Amino acid sequence: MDRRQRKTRKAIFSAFTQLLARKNYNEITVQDIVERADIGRTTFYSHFETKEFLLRDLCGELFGHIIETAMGLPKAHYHYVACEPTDSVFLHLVRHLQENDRSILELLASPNDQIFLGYFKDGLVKMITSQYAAEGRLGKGGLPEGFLVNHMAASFVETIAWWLSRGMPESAEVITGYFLATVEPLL
Amino acid sequence: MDRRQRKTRKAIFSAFTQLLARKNYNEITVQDIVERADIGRTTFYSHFETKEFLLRDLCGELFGHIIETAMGLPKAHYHYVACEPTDSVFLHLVRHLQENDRSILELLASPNDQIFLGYFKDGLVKMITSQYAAEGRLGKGGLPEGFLVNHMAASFVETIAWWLSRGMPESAEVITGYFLATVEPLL
DNA sequence: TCGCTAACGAACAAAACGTCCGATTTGTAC
DNA sequence: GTACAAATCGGACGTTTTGTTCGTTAGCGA
Repeated sequence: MDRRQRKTRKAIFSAFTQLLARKNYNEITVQDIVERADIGRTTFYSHFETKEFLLRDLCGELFGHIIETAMGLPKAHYHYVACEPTDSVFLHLVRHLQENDRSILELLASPNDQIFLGYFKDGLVKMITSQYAAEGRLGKGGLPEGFLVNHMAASFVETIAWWLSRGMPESAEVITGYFLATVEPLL
Repeated sequence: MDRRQRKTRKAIFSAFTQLLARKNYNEITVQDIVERADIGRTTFYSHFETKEFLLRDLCGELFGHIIETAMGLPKAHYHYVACEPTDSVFLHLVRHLQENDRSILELLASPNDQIFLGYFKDGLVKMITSQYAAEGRLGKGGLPEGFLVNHMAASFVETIAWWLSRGMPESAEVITGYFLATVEPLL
């Protein structure tokens, strides 16, 4: 990809992220984006068909990265889900958010949190399906596997959202412990 | 309220609901609404300041009704959350959705499901807070009360969403049982 | 019946959309 | 370094939506 394209794309993502952090998605116009990104209107449309495509691509990059990182962890981190949060892949995810991806945290706590929590959950469903379900570790409680996978992903996302909504007073270990406490009895 | 006002308001809600059932909220214009409702453009704006206010009012009526019905149930239905779904207030909610509020189900399974699931969850948080937390029944698992309330509401909403997404193959009793299984160990 | 007011519809300016094109700048390959 | 390719720019465009104004018509309720 051309350096000019990379630069423009980055400027658009940056501007869009800044706007999303404090304004409703619906109220953000292409005008706002190109002004803040300081690019020509035509240029925007040569990169993204619509605002929706921009959102899709942005989320793909943000969550694609974090989920792939998690899925690339050694298998050991996936084994003992429960009891001690230490080394759980979910603790890694929380730490990753806290340390590396502050922009994701901003978005997950923004007026547009629903959108991003949804994307986050979708990524988690993929991760959980491939890492847990494949090992046959689910379904011990008489609940269907699909239900459990969905429940785990949703519960993690909700835990993060609850944590963020109050300003993250708990440590990563504690909040991971809360989450694990909700799913451990089901596995 | 004037009969004319009631009629107009009803027509707007009806048109909006129909549109929401098959089109993204963002893509629905005031133009679409007034055309389908067959009312004058001016009339719409005399009833609702913006599309957002219309959404707020609609959700208030839909979920206000269902939540208030649930909160008006005899206290007995709130006591034994777990084990047998029979007579649980959550089973009542599921049945209510299934039998009386098909339009809510349509919206909860529409392209705009996130919006309505969010409103639904907010209502549930209120209900759970007033009915359970007041009795001091929460927090047995060492988890904070606020966390548990949020988790219960979110888990119920996610269960309903999962159920709807596959066409509601399970009975109301079974799906309520799934939900109760996720929260029972925490109480 | 009569007064009040909701609904109508035409028209309006302002803003955003998405697209065109010609000119200019900037990467990249040679 | 040069030359070609392509990305960006910026102005302009027709269209659509928005939210408002105003005079008229129609219907409700006392």
